[in-house]
Amino acid sequence: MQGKGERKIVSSKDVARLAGCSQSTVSRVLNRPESVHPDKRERVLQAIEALQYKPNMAARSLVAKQTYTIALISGTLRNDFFAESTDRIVEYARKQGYRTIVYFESEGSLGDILAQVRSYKVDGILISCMKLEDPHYEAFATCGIPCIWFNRRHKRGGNYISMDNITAASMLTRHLLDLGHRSIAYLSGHRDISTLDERWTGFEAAMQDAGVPIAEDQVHFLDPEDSAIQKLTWKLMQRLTPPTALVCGHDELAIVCMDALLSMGLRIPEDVSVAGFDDIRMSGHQAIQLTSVGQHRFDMGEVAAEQLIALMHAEAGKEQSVIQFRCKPELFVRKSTGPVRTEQEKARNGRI
Amino acid sequence: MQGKGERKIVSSKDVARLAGCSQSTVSRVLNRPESVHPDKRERVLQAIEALQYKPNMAARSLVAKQTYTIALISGTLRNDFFAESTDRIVEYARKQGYRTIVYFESEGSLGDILAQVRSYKVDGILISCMKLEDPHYEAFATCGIPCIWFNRRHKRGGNYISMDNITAASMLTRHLLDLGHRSIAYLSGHRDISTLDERWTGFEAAMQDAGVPIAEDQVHFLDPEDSAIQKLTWKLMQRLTPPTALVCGHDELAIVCMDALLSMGLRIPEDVSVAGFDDIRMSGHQAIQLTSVGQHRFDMGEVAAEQLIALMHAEAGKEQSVIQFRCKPELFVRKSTGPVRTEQEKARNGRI
DNA sequence: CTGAAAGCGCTTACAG
DNA sequence: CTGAAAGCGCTTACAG
Repeated sequence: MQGKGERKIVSSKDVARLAGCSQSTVSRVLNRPESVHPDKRERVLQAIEALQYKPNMAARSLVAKQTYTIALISGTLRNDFFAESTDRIVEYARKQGYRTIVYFESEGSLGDILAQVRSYKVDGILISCMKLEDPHYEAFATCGIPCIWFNRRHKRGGNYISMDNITAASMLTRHLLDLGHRSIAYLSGHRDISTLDERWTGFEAAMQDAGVPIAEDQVHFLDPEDSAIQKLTWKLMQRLTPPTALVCGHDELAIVCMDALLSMGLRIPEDVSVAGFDDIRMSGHQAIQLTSVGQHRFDMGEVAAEQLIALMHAEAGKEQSVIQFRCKPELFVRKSTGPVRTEQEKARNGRI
Repeated sequence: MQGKGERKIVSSKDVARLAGCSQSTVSRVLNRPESVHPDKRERVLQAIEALQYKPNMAARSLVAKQTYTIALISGTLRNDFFAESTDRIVEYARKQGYRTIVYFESEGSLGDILAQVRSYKVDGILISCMKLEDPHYEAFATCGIPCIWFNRRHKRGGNYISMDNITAASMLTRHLLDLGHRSIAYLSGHRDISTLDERWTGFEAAMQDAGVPIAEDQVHFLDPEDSAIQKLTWKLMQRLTPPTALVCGHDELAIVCMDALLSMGLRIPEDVSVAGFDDIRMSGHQAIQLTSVGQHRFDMGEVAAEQLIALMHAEAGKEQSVIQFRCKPELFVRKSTGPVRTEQEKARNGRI
């Protein structure tokens, strides 16, 4: 009753029969065509075409060295940074003849993901979402599959590509200090992630360099959920002496924060300046105009994919060199940051 | 020199040896535990734990009926609608014990994707990006794997879940007409996609009902690329009699459009109203406030995943019933749309 | 309830 | 350059 649905899958045996050769030869035509006599090769190719034969990847992975598949383990798509990098990586890999299996960190522990990845025998792994001290680092590093960490580093190092987040944070903080801000609040996800840890470090250093004290109640590391961010923003801005600028650990968070500020009737940057990290696409939108520091025209994801593929090919040959890239950050000054206004200053001074 | 990297993968044979039973029994413990004697089952489970055994999925798919894997073939993540639905689907499927392999339409023709999906033997397929007349429809419909189309339909029907886009477009158009707009431009991606085709149909019908003519030069179906959208927006708004409102085929496009309008120095909605479809997350942002029609609190992707899993289970049993859902659209009126202003009206009337 | 055997579709030494 | 054979790790009738 199922009709065509029941049709048998064409196997390399069928191709061999039609081409009048052995299954081994069909396999060779697919994997090392130059090792097969041209005439025979041609006949096999014709049989493949005639039968619309597609090799069964599951069977192939069971036995082969190469799968032409890379695994991408990505942070949540709710952060546009990951949506953008996933998009770029999949596209880049495809052009190089690789397919990408995307896993999301929400899909379970990295341990489970590694188990899956191993059983499917991918050729390489790209990880954008490992925590600074994740215990699974070792398992990945020694699993025998080339791995590259990008965006977030692990404390053990390994092959990674990330932005120089310390410098990035210093640049951003410097920018706010130059605009006259002295009361700067800091909102971020937790520091168990290298990017956020480094950004905080850079912020702290820049403030210290400038001799500007950081009030403890201006600094918040929180679960990056919309409602928590909004509540915190309200709380901060309703103080008697609200901060004149907000540094957010990443743009996605900054944009939620802006939403909260606008809903309070505050103007950006007249009442408060806002700045973030990553320079996601939306930050450049005319209605958002978020000042941000990121690595423009140097997509980390794509670079990571490029390096991974190089590593996969090198693997065959000589010894490995460790790949460690630090992308230089670039500051994009937009309208969300502006000079401290006289009223703000006056209000503050009046109270001090 | 590779150390642990070279360690042999633990197989079910190893587990069997340790537990003192056959490989078949190990397999049964994994697949139909109730068919194994409790004592023996316990010993196998312990061996699995001790060896940290993880079944090899590639081998399993080669032979098994079930893979606990579903394939999602999604539109580009550059459209936030797809990022949101992918996120939800992966999460929902995971909770139901299924993993999701995500393919993006950019990864090649749907034919190639189907070949891959078939060779990995997924249990079900979710497709959000098929064109109205895509020739691969048949291949999917008859491949023997349960499929559900969501968001976009194929003209042949099949199992689908989509918004009632005709009604959605009528509601949106009605809203603009009620605000007094008579010169409404329509910007959309090409109509080879059911959602866009239906939205246009609904718009046309609502305009006709209201007796408002649609000027041909106000209607544009274009490649939804940022630069093309911007150029078109500029062209439209620089006319002697620019439209007073813009209907965009989807929110992502509308947001790019707003970017262009703002960069021209136009105010929304004072100078021009903008409206879209999908109600993506950003549309609700205070800085965007895009009036949109979508299916709130009724995530299509999640419903599709739910229906697919039900279908996969039903498959085993009796005959199939076709699944066809039309989600009711909801109109979210926000600040991007407002009444035609007197100056606009006057300007237009003066010229007529 | 359990095991031995066959087989899923492929690739890779091993002989020729 | 080519084929027969073994095997990747699993599951599923088939006997017991």
